[in-house]
Amino acid sequence: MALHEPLLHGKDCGDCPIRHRAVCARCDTDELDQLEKMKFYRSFQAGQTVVWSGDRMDFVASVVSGIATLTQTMEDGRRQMVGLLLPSDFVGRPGRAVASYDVTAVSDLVMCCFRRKPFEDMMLGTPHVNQRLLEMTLDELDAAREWMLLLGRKTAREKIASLLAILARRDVALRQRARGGPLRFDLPLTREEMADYLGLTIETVSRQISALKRDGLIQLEGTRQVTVPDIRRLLEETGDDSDGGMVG
Amino acid sequence: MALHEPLLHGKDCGDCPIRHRAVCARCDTDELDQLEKMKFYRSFQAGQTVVWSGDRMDFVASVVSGIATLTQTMEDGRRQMVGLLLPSDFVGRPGRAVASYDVTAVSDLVMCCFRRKPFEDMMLGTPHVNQRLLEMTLDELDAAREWMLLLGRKTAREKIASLLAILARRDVALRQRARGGPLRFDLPLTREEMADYLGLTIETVSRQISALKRDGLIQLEGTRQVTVPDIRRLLEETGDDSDGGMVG
DNA sequence: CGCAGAATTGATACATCTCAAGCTGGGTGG
DNA sequence: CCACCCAGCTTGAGATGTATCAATTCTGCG
Repeated sequence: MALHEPLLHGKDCGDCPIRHRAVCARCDTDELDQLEKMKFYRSFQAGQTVVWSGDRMDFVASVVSGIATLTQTMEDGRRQMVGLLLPSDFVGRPGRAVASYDVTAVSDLVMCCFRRKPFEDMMLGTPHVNQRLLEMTLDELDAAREWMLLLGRKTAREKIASLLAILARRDVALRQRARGGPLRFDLPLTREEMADYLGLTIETVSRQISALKRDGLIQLEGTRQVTVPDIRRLLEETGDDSDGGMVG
Repeated sequence: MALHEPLLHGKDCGDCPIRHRAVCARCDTDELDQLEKMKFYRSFQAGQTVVWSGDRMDFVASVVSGIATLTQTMEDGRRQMVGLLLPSDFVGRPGRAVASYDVTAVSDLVMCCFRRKPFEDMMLGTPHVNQRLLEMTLDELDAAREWMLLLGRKTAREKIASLLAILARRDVALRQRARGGPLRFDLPLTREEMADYLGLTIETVSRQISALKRDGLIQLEGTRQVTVPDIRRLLEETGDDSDGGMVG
C-alpha cells in the first residue's frame, strides 16, 4: 500500500492548484499555516478504493487532482453513484468519523488530507473554513437535487445527453474554448460507471450513446473521446430548459 | 392575501417550538435578540405556493409548523419533488436572492422568515448560525443522496415501502411510541405528491399501496391513515440494510 | 499476435406508464 | 335528509421503455 502513496509532504499551499476553490479558499496566511500543520497528501491509482462505506475515516480531504466517485451499494449489489468528485471537491464530514459512502478513485488521484481532530478544532475557532464549506455544501446539495430530477423523471436518452452536456460544460470551463465551435473531451467514466451514475444498465447506456452517434449529436473516437459538433443540439436532448448558461 | 397571513409579530423566540433544532439552535440570547429584529412570521394555507422557482426571494426562513415541499418542474410538466420540509427545516439560500425550486405548502404552514440582508450580515459576524446551517445542510445532502439511491435503483414497491418507513419513523420520533407495537400515522401527502416524490405515476403509487395492503404489511383507514402492524416486515421491503436504527 | 476486459448489439421479458373507466367519501344545495 | 357532485383514488387493459440474458465485436496492451 505504501508503494502507491508517496509522501508529498511539505508542498506549499501557496502553489496549490486548488488553492482558490477548495475548502481553504478564503483562508488567510495564518490559517493556511494552521492547515499546513495538519495536512498530508495521499495518492491513489485508478480503480483503488479510498474508503469503504462504514469504515472509520480519521481525516477529511480535498481532491487535488484526478477524479473520484461516491457510491452507495445495496445488499443485492445494485449500485448508485451519488457524487462525482473533481479537483477542489471536499470529502468527508466534519463531526462524523465513519464514511457514509464508498469513495473510489476512477483516475489516478491525489488528495490533500487533514487530520480530523485538528480540522474540527479549527472549524470552531475560525469562520473562514466554515463559510467556505457551507458554500460548497450548498452547491453540492443543488447538484444532488438536479440529479434527483434526472434520476426520477428523465428518459435514458435525456440522462445520457445530460451527463455528456455536464462533462462538456466542465471542459469548456477548464479550457476556455471559443463559443460555438465543436467541443472535444474524454469521458472520465467507463460505461458501467456512467450506468451507476444515471440509474441505468450498461447496455442501455451503450445503446443510447450509439443512438446519439447515429443521430449526429456526438461523434466518437474510440470509446472514450467524444466530439460534440453543436452543443445546442445536445442540450435540446437533455430535457432541461434551453440555454442553461452554456451558450452565449 | 393578507387575509391568510395574520401577523404573529413579537412572538418570543424563547417559546418557539423549533428553538432547539432550527438554524437558531446554537444562538445565545444576544444572537436571538438580533434575529428577533429581522424576523417576521408568515402563514400559508394548504395548497398555497410559498415561492415559485425563479422568483426573487427577499428572505430565508424556518418551517415552524406544517409541511412544505420543494419541487422541480420540466418544461413539459414532469415534476420531481426534491425535498420535504418539516418543522425546523430551513428554506432559501444565503447569498442567493432567486429561488431555485417551487416551494409549496402541503398542509397549513407557518414560517419564521428572516430578512435576507440582515441575516447574511449576521452570518459574517457570528459563527453560530453558520455552524448550525452547515450541519443542517450536510444532513440534507445525506438525505438527498439516500433519495438518489431510491430514485435510481429501487423498485416501485421498495420506493413506497421506503417512504412509508420514513414517515413511520418520523412519527416514532415525535410520539415516542413503545417499540414493537403497531404504528399508526396519517399520510401528509396525496398520492400525486407521493408520486412526485418517488419518481412514479399516481397509478403505480396506488397499485403498490394496494399490494402492500393485500400482503398485510399495512392497513388503511380511509385513504390517509396508515397502520403498520410490524415495522420490521415493512423495513424488509425497502431494500435497505435491515435495521436502520428503527427497531431496538 | 492473442488475450481479457470493455463495449456493442440482438432477442425477449417485464416493470412501469398510459389511457380509460369506475369508485369513494365528504361537502353542498335543494 | 337525500341526491348529487367533485376531487382524489383505485382498478383494468394495453403500450412502451428499459432490463435481462446471450452472443459477438472491439480495444488496449502485454
